[in-house]
Amino acid sequence: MTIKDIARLAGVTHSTVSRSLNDSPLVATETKEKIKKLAAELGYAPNTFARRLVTKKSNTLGVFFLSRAEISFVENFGTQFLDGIATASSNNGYDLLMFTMTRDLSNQKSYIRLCQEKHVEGVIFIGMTSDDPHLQEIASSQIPVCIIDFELKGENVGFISSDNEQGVRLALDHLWQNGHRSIAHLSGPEVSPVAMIREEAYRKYMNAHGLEKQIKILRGDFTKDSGYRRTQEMIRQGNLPTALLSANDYMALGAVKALKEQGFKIPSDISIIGYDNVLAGEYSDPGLTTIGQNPLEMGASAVQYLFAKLKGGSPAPVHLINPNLIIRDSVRPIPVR
Amino acid sequence: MTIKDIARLAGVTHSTVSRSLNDSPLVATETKEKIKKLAAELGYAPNTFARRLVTKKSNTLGVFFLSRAEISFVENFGTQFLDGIATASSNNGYDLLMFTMTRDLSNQKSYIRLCQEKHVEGVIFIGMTSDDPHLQEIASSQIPVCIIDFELKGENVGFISSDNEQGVRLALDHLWQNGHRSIAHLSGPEVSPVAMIREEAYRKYMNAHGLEKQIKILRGDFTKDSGYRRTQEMIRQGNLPTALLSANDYMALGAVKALKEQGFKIPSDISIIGYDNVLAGEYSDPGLTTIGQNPLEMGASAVQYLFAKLKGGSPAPVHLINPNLIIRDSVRPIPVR
DNA sequence: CAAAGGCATACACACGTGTGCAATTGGAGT
DNA sequence: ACTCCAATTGCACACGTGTGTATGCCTTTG
Repeated sequence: MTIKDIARLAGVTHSTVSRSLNDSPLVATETKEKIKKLAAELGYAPNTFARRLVTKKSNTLGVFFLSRAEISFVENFGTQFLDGIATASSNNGYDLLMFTMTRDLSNQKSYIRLCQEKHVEGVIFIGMTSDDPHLQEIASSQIPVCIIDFELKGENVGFISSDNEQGVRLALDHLWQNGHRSIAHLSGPEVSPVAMIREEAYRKYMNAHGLEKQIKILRGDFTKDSGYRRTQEMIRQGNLPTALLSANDYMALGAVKALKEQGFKIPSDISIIGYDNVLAGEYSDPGLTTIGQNPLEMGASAVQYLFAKLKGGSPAPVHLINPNLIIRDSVRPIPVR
Repeated sequence: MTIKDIARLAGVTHSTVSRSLNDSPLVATETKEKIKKLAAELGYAPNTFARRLVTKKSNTLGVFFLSRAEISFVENFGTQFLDGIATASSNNGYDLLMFTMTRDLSNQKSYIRLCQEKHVEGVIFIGMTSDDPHLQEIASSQIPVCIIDFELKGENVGFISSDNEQGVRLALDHLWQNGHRSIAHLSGPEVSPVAMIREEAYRKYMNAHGLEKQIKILRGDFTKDSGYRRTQEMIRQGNLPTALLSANDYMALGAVKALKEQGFKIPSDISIIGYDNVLAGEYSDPGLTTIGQNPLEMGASAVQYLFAKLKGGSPAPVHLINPNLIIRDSVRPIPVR
């Protein structure tokens, strides 16, 4: 079923059919209607390959993603993020091509090359690591790129992230409103940009609320085990805070374990807030109050950025998505002195 | 950069170039070599659209997946599964097109229609629900289909699943070898095929080992809460088993909670094994011993099935993937009486 | 030495769609 | 009635690749 078949049945040439289906003003309204109706009846669908060959437009986006990374974002929200991307692009009539990256990055094909071969108009990266040799190359190319939670410079690259400063503010507001004034922060490693942003936001908030002297940083590395140990050390030193804000959920779960082992009850003895809204926090005991990122929305935003670029616009190079507070059972109100 | 450009530079026609690059025996070995070398130097890559237009072969697979389903498989292993699919298809030179399904299934486009329009040669479904009106239609079509963890009949449909019977056997062997004889089973809802397979495997194993009288089924519904309640009831009734095999990790975590609340220690008082190897089990306390499915391998198998079909073969319609036992800290050896 | 046969390459068309330009038609204006 | 213009449709070519068939050349053989 091609436009030529339709042309024959309608008694016109294929050019007229082509123009009709593309709503060209060059064809009479009545014949246009007739042909459209006929095409619909016949269940005609254009051959995308032929069309793309001549128009030189692929209407396709690409996603590179590395699932085997030890990156909590991909591990936990990968599917939701992909869902956000896929629905957004399909809503705009774009196809979505999926690529995976091999763990050993050196001998893999250049991204640019792959994009050119597959005729991808724009591309999204999830789960990138900084040791990737091909990343900078595509970042400085003409191809619009959107990257998630990973800083990358370039004329045509967009950066999507959760608004970490706001997330920390949400968490601390929640603690503040529940009467907490003595709040420690279980932070991530200094090499992690995300950890530093969250830590800085914590400092800022504490200063702004006259709690400079309460500032206390425990330096973890995002693993459950590091949360466990830093908390043990804090307990040993005595003078516990009334609340603990962790830079991610896994460290928070480690802290919970350490505290429970020493006979502390949560949240009656100490309140805890995590970050990320990982599934493990939902199923832990007590249910972990936490900050949720919105992976679906992040995915959709990434696609929006690319479309804006493709249309020749100049979208903001960084786009922060609002996180939200998820209240479970690990925070309890205390009377303000 | 097209074959015509290469042809001009090599002083031949584009036909010769085309045949050379496709290793046709019709062209002399030396000119073939010359042209291949030239193409490599120029960084030539064929235009896939032109090629597909004429060959009528798309070299593309499709994945439909529903991430917003309350299906633990997708939620937990979606990215790994997709990774398995994507790498397997890219290794075979196939592109992978991703589609998402909307939550409201009625007014969405028919799958067949979509496959035809996008020229997909074969398609994989993840996270299907039985109320999907378009599913049976594509199952009885000519398009090769592979579906995961969801029974579907059809001439051209393959079914990939973890080998649940073997998984249960692995778990029970582990308990048996650790001296456990009194083992209860926290099962899933009767409407779930997977739950019934696991329950049947449990019964079979117990009978085979002369433990008919120890058989005890707690009927849950795969939620943490149901595991919690059934376990509470069991505790109230007295005579606890020495071990509990849960049909999934979430119910196991519920059981852990109920037992801890009543002062039981795990694993010293009672051993617990979960199923699925969900992240929450890794981060729970104690770490949950469980049965892991192998999503990467499952994804690869799905692709293998489709390729076999596309080559005209008759691959087995059901393919069971070996699970594996993941030992953590929720099982403890007891002396055999 | 000439004819036959095989091998290597060129020629030409096809795939389905889009589009610039020519051709045709009809109507309006003088 | 003739001209001119606008509206509509047809013609022809292009996109890049693959392939059946014709052509030309060289080798072999009687």
